[in-house]
Amino acid sequence: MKLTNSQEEYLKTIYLLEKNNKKVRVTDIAKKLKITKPSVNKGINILKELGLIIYEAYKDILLTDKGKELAIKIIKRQDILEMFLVNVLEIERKQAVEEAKALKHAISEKTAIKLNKYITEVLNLDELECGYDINNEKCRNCLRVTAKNRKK
Amino acid sequence: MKLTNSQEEYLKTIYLLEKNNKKVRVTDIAKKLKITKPSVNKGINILKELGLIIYEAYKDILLTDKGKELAIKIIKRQDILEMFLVNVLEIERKQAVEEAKALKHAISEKTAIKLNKYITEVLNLDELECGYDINNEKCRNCLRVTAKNRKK
DNA sequence: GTAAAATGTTAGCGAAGTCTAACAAAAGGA
DNA sequence: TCCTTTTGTTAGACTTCGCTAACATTTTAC
Repeated sequence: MKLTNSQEEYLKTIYLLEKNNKKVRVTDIAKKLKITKPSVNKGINILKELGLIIYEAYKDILLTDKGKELAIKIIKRQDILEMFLVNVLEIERKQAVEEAKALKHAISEKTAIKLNKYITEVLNLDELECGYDINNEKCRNCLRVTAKNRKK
Repeated sequence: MKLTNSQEEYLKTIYLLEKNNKKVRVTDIAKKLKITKPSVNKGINILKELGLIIYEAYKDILLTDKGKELAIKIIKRQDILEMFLVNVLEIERKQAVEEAKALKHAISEKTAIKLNKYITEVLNLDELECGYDINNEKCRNCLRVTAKNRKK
């Protein structure tokens, strides 16, 4: 399933909000993505049609299993890119986050996996030898490891 | 000046066609990009408004200096990405070309330069020590250097 | 319990970028 | 030349994704 960049942003945002707040509402997404509520309304209705969320007017937004699975893949792709930009190219974090966000939609799943493998090798990070896993807190912490802290 | 992905594709295509054929026509672009002539017509009229090309109805398409300069930057970004995907991540060329095409619009000029520097170092390519230059045939040839041929 | 505030939806606009159908202009061949 | 083919343009449709304005619903606070 190939989403647009905008749809990926919605899905990603819903997943991340769900992880913190439990309840995800139109306004939460709008604030996070800095767009208007009507735009979000339109966006989530498309996600609903695609079977990625469960949504009834005026109710909370919930990810389906399919939606959650996709959201994780999207976030993973972005995280890998961010890790590469920060720890390999040594780009300032804030800039890296912005670029990773844009790049994530253009990179394929396969390439993201290869990039992850490459980073792990080149940075010699034991913590990532398990294979990056979004649900593994240890792995998520790896993203915060800077180039300076890597094992030599 | 920030172009859309589509506009970048048009500009890139015009530059590459101009380099070979001299005369660039709507049909040439349409064939290259595999889209219809009316779409190209619309697209180039936007480029014209942006001052990137000179175009009179039914006449040939010519890049302005500004257009040429931008086209070179776009192609350079894509080439660097392609080089990285092929020679560092060892992704099959055809796939790499496609992904580089998509990624080029998301990567910043600054990051592309850092990536270029990184590739040069990691692959230990003397040929690129001059700094990548689209107009330098030697540099363009570097793109064809496979990981296997690199100096160790 | 009701009024105000917060939240959500609908309608309609505009830009970009694709398309098809129809028409216009230019180029080439006999 | 003039007729056909190639090339280019115009008009209009559709999609995505933003927006504003207006309206509807829900929640909160008193």
